[in-house]
Amino acid sequence: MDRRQRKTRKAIFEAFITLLSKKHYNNITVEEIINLADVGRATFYAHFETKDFLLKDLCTELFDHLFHAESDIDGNSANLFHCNMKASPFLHLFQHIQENDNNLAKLLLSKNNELFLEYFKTGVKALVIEHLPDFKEERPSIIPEDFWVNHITSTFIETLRWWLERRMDLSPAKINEYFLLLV
Amino acid sequence: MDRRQRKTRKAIFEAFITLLSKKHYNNITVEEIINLADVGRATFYAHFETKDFLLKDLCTELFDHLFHAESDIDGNSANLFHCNMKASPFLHLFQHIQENDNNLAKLLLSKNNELFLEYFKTGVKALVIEHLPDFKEERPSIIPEDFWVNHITSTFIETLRWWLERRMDLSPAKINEYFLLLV
DNA sequence: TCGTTATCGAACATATTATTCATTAATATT
DNA sequence: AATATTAATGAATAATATGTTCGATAACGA
Repeated sequence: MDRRQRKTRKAIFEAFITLLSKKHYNNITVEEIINLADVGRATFYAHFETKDFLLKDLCTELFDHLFHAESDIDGNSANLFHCNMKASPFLHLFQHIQENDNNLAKLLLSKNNELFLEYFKTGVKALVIEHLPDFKEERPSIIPEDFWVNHITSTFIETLRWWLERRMDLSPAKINEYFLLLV
Repeated sequence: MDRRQRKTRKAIFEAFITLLSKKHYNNITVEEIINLADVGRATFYAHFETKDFLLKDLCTELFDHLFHAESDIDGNSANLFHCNMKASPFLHLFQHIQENDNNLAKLLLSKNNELFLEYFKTGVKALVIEHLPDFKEERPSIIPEDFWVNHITSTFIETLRWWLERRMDLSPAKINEYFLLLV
């Protein structure tokens, strides 16, 4: 990809994130975005069909990075699904968000959090399904499996949200403990 | 209130609900609403300042009705907070939604469900706090109280959502049992 | 019946979105 | 370093949506 494209794309994303952390998605105009990003109107529309597509692309970028992040330590293409910490992929998520992902934390805390939690949920759900055997002892036998998956997923999301609202004042280990206690 | 006002207000709400069950809030125009409701543009703005206020008023109407509903049987002003079924206000909610509230079920199932779940959550949370002592045995002692309240509330919401997605094919008693099993 | 009030409808101002195109500048390739 | 390619610019423009105004008309309550 052309460096100019990378630059404008990045500038637009950053402007968009800044605005999203301050005001509601519906009240953000393309005018504001291009002013803050300092790019021409035509340039914006060369990159993104509409504001909705911009949001979609931003989500893809954020969550691809989160769920398919390369390991920082070694060169292995280890992601959250196949990381060393088999037993606690959720702890890994808490840690990652606290340490590396200011943007994600900011957006998940903003007025627009529903927008991102929806996308986020898809990734978490896959993670839950992957690690379902770990929870089999806690699962009451009458409960249908998809209901159970949904419960664990949304309990994780709500735990994360609560943690973020408290400015992450508990350690990732502690909040992960709380989460595991609930399910 | 003037009968004409009641009529247009109702017409607008109904048109709005119909549109909300078909497409996303952001993509609904005032033009569409007034065409479907068959009222003049000026009339719409005489009733609602903006589309956002229309949404807010609709939510108030829906949830006031749900959480402060008069008892159908006798003349007492019993609502969900002070109903006979002290032990199972959540069962009452499941029943009410299945039997009386097609609109609410429709909206909580639509693409716009986040919009309504947010409002809904406020009411459910109050209900949870009211009945917190009922859950005190299940609560792990380390867990902070507000975290616990949030957990029960969102577990209820997610249970309801899952039930609605399954077209409410389980009885209110059964789904209430599932819910109680989770917390 | 009569005074009041809501609705109508069409026009209007404003704001926002999305497109177009000729010009300029940055980039990759050789 | 020269060249062909591609992206960004900015200003103009069409299209769409929002919100307001006002005189005329019809429905309402008392």
